[in-house]
Amino acid sequence: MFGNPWIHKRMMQEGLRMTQTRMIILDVLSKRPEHHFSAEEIFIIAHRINPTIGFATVYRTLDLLTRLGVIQKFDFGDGKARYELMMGNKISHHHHLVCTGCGKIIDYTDFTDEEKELMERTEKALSEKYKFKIKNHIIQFYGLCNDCNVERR
Amino acid sequence: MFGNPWIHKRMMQEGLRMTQTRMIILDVLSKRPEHHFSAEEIFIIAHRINPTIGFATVYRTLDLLTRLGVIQKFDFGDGKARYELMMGNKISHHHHLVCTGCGKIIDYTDFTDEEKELMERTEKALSEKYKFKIKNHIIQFYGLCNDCNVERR
DNA sequence: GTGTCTGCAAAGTCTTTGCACCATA
DNA sequence: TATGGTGCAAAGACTTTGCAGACAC
Repeated sequence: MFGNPWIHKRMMQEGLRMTQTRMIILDVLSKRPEHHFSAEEIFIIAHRINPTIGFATVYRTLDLLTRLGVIQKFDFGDGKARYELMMGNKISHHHHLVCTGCGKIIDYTDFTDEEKELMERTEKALSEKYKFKIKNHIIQFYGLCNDCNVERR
Repeated sequence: MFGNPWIHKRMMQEGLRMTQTRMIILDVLSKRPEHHFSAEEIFIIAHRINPTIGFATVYRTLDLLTRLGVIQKFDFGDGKARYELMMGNKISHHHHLVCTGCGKIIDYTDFTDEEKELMERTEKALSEKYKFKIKNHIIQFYGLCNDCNVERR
């Protein structure tokens, strides 16, 4: 079971409670930190662990965890949101290649040093110029994977 | 009226037709190239120009133009898609600061030279490494704008 | 003239909300 | 035990689809 003390503490500070359901959902996410879970996938797995868990709670929990910065929400253009744990993840800072043909998503961590340096400078300057408190950023490349590029009509 | 010959030609090549409705929608988008139109906003304006235009056609047209690469579709996390013309736009290559408090979106074009250089190298290397044909990329920063940061509860 | 496009309405998909009951701190 | 959390079902928001008639090439 997922028992990260940092998250628990974080919730207490906010007057929130660490419930069974929330632990199960965190557990599901932490078992495959590299996966891009849809709400439905999380629901299915969590529901297998505890069949009383409902869809609404999954959405409410994902929303809460996103607000707390524990997970990050993504949109890859297929109409449903995706979620990834932000910690306990070996490839924590990474970005995505999204195939617009089949929806395949590839994580990449290449060039993160240069990117990190550029992004830090950019964040700092944008924060000052636009009086904006930046929390995080996403970079996504869209295109066609090898399979879809070959069988292109 | 929007009469870009490049787009017209592009459609002909694909066996598509440049209809009144499509021209009106392109016209709406080209009048405010810096705006992040929702489908509803486009529908309302287009409908004012020609009240026979329906919502379904707006969605179908936006989908078509996105596939052709004439417009780009964005998701800023508020549950509805946004669209921007990719050409005839003075600030064509730009990225977004998204306020997670109020949904405000700021375009920025700063650091595009360094970013462009890094992105080009990254695209090239990723294409080779992952056998991926990259079409475009997005960078989005999420955070709080000045107003939302001040009145933070 | 023929194959594409359109409007309308209906259906589909993902997500949120209301409310009574339950459980954590 | 006081507040926050949960499950269920229903509603809500955005987007897609089927079909008959209309239109561009």
